[in-house]
Amino acid sequence: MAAQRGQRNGVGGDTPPAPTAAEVTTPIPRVAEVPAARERARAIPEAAVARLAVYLRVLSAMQEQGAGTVSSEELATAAGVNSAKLRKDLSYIGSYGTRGVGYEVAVLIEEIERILGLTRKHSVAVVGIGNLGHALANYGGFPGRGFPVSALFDVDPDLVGVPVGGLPVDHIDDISRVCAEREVSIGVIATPPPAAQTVCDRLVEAGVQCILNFAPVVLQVPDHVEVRKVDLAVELQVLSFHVARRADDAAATNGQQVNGMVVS
Amino acid sequence: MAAQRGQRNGVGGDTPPAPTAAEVTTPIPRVAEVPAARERARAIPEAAVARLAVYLRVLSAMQEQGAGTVSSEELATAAGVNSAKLRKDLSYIGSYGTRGVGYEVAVLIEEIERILGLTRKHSVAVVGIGNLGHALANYGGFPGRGFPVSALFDVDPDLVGVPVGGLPVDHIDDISRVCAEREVSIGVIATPPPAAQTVCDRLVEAGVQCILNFAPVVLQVPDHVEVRKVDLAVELQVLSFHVARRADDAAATNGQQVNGMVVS
DNA sequence: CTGACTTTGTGCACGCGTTCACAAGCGGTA
DNA sequence: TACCGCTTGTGAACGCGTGCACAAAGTCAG
Ligand SMILES: NC(=O)c1ccc[n+]([C@@H]2O[C@H](COP(=O)([O-])OP(=O)(O)OC[C@H]3O[C@@H](n4cnc5c(N)ncnc54)[C@H](O)[C@@H]3O)[C@@H](O)[C@H]2O)c1
Ligand SMILES: NC(=O)c1ccc[n+]([C@@H]2O[C@H](COP(=O)([O-])OP(=O)(O)OC[C@H]3O[C@@H](n4cnc5c(N)ncnc54)[C@H](O)[C@@H]3O)[C@@H](O)[C@H]2O)c1
Repeated sequence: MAAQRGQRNGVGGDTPPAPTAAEVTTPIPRVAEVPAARERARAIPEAAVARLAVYLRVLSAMQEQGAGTVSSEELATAAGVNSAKLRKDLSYIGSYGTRGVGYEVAVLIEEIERILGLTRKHSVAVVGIGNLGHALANYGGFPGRGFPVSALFDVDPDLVGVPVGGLPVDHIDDISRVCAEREVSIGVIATPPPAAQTVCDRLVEAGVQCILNFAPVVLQVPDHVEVRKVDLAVELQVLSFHVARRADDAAATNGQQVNGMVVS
Repeated sequence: MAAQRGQRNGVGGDTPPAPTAAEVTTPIPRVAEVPAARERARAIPEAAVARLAVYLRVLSAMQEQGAGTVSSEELATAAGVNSAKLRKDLSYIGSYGTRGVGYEVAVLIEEIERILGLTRKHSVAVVGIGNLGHALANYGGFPGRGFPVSALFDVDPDLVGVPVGGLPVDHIDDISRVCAEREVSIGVIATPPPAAQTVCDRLVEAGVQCILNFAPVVLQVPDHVEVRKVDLAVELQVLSFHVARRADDAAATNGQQVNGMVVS
């Protein structure tokens, strides 16, 4: 169990569980370890980064509608957050607003794109061209946003060579070569759960440092690889929890319950 | 703009931004408003709920492999969290472990399922049977986990009546009737962005109280409706941010940078 | 029955993220 | 130029979630 770590995704923060190896160097309470250099704007909370992406989308929509400036209040409402949080989020990337006026839409778009690293294109590889893989490959929303899908992989010989969304499927065994050739920086795993870890290892071996995982599996990756997961079953179960909570609440306020079980 | 609220999803907590109407009742600092009754086990953090769903999946896998008991350490490792967090999470739902031994897998599964409301089936309706809708409808993982997909809707007349994943597509105009008949409790939105809000409103009108949204749009819903969103573009952009951060770090430690721009 | 060992459950402290509240700053107006 | 109103940017407080560390509680060997 050399390098194992929880995925960064989902709700709530996920601070590094502990030093991966060399448990405790000295029993001194950890002070500021970073040498204060290279400490730039690195302190953006992950939650804020995710919201910046949302702001960016809203701003793009506003720009298409011809808006020149926005106030934090407007933008916040459109993005579904309160204005204080929005301003704090924007303050992480700098001061690009004009007091008494608001923000220039174009400027804000540019700065957020810069922070998110969207000035560079990020080639995406999809592994596992089944139900979900097909949907992803056919989806037009990624290339348009700077994430061209430039490689597809599957193990099924019937699929290899077949074009999906205009791009022919490569065999999984060629993953290293193809990823290198096409400078893939993000790998998307859409294989069945049992294959996910193997595919992940291959992606890492191929030099891919960012992975988006759709398989309901906890992936083990080295520290330098970033994993985010999308787990639809978890999403549904969280919703289910809220249904149950609601039902309980209703029962409790009506006094209609026996030993914790709702009586209909 | 009567009832508008941010989506509950993604990273970080999202406490109710403010009383929806009737801004301040009294200028007294809010004390414990809940009458202390119906205060049961309601205090489970959303982040913990999401993790419970993960534990449940891991436990199911363990049970299939014939495991009878697990320690918090084992389960935590398998789920990608540290054991303290896991025990804390489990403590929210009660004390079902045996000190010195661990947890009975079967008991834990049962209790988590009870808390998540999985003892009841939750019928799911998918709206928008395009690329993504097809994948969702064909996916076998939901029915097996207590989430039968029991209704499909689209506006395209060519699709209506066509069976997808063994279930014929209904017209969106029949949504209220069909949802009522089949007791749909969760709606999944997989339409193009412009249609999402309308579809959402129709789902709410049809009595659906939980919505999973794939369209990159901030939905406006009444307070009693729970929305979670899955935004793949945001996921990719967060990954992109980490790529950029990494590149910056590398450049900074090498001293290879000019005015904030990396020189290759 | 006793004692040693194992693992749970949790009180507490810390840190991060959210929210509040207001000074600072800018444009418009007289 | 001086004033006024509006909006940004942020210091500080608050609250929540995480992680630590240990007492409580159980098992098992002898
Ligand atoms: N389809 C959905 O809507 C949906 C929803 C939630 C989660 N998921 C998850 O997404 C993943 C994919 O789902 P799906 O419905 O597309 O499954 P699928 O069975 O339709 O497709 C899986 C594809 O992966 C390929 N594959 C298998 N092993 C491989 C390997 N080692 N290397 C490369 N390719 C390999 C298969 O040939 C197949 O084409 C699963 O883990 C599933 O649990 C899917
Ligand atoms: N396909 C993907 O991989 C992917 C990835 C990320 C996000 N998304 C998002 O998911 C959504 C669906 O994507 P897609 O690729 O499946 O799109 P799609 O165009 O393939 O399918 C959309 C479907 O919705 C139907 N529709 C349109 N208006 C409707 C209405 N008012 N009521 C009911 N149905 C209606 C259309 O007839 C079509 O069948 C989009 O919002 C997209 O941004 C998709």
